[in-house]
Amino acid sequence: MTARTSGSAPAGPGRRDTRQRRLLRDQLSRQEAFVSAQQMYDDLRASGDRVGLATVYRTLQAMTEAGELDVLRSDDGEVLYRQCGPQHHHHLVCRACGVTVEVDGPAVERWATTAAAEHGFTEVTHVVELFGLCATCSRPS
Amino acid sequence: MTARTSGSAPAGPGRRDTRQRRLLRDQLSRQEAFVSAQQMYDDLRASGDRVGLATVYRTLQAMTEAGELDVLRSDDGEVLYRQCGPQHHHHLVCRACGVTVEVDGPAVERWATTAAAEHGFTEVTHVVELFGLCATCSRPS
DNA sequence: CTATTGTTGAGAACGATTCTCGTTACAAGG
DNA sequence: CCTTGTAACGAGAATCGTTCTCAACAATAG
Repeated sequence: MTARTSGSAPAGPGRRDTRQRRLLRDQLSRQEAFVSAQQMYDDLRASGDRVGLATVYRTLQAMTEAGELDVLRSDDGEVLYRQCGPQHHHHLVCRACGVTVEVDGPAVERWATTAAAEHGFTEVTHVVELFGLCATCSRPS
Repeated sequence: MTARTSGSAPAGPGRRDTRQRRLLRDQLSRQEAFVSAQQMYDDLRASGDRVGLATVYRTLQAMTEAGELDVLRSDDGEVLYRQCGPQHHHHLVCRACGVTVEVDGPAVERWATTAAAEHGFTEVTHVVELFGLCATCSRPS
């Protein structure tokens, strides 16, 4: 018998510091917009870094479960990820370039709770996202 | 040459009254909850009605474009449809049984418009959905 | 250094949705 | 009614994003 016997460090899954995870974390912290797993994969390959597609999916998923990323689903079904602040907030996303602004809306939170209660619903969560054209993309030519 | 010559009835695509379309329309009008194309397909087969899967997808899509259905995407990526009122509104959906209540929220609309404007965004649309447990599903045993 | 065990990655498997294309059947005209 | 043009169907193939499998690998404790 070795390790695992002396009950000191939990040492469970998801805590090893690997090259792949570093690459993904770095790239995410440089991103302004929401990006898909496929995009991250392509971008990494483009910059010469070799990471398996499965690893990209796995890592992104793990980070999401760990609360490090926010998730969004694009109209065509792709799952998009983005590194966000820890407090509860919503997103204002540019349809054209993807740039995202975090916005909060106390009014919305209150409305959601009230509306749900009025109909006898409990354990309510809400999805609120805004889409539009950012200042830059709004400008004509 | 026949038809199409005397410019009277537009008679374009999407207006033929077929058995399949009637079946789908009927089933949707009986539904309280959001349902997926696959579910509709299974339910139809279960009741002995034979309709192709592709037709279910096509019809549901067409009805959505015609503004007859509201669309929602489940957590696991399936697209869900539901016959809804024509005015703008949001949904309060039961996570357990799927029952849905239409709710409106003037406060939310205002907030969305304001928040977007503050950041210079234009042509803004929003997605606002509430999920929870309906009164029935909330009850213990 | 060595053993342990979380990680990785290539490719297969999946599941929802879309496409292809020969067949079917509305519905307007004769 | 019957003929026709063509919209609509439907079975199966093709896409596409995502997940699974499993043998090879590598971070890390002792």
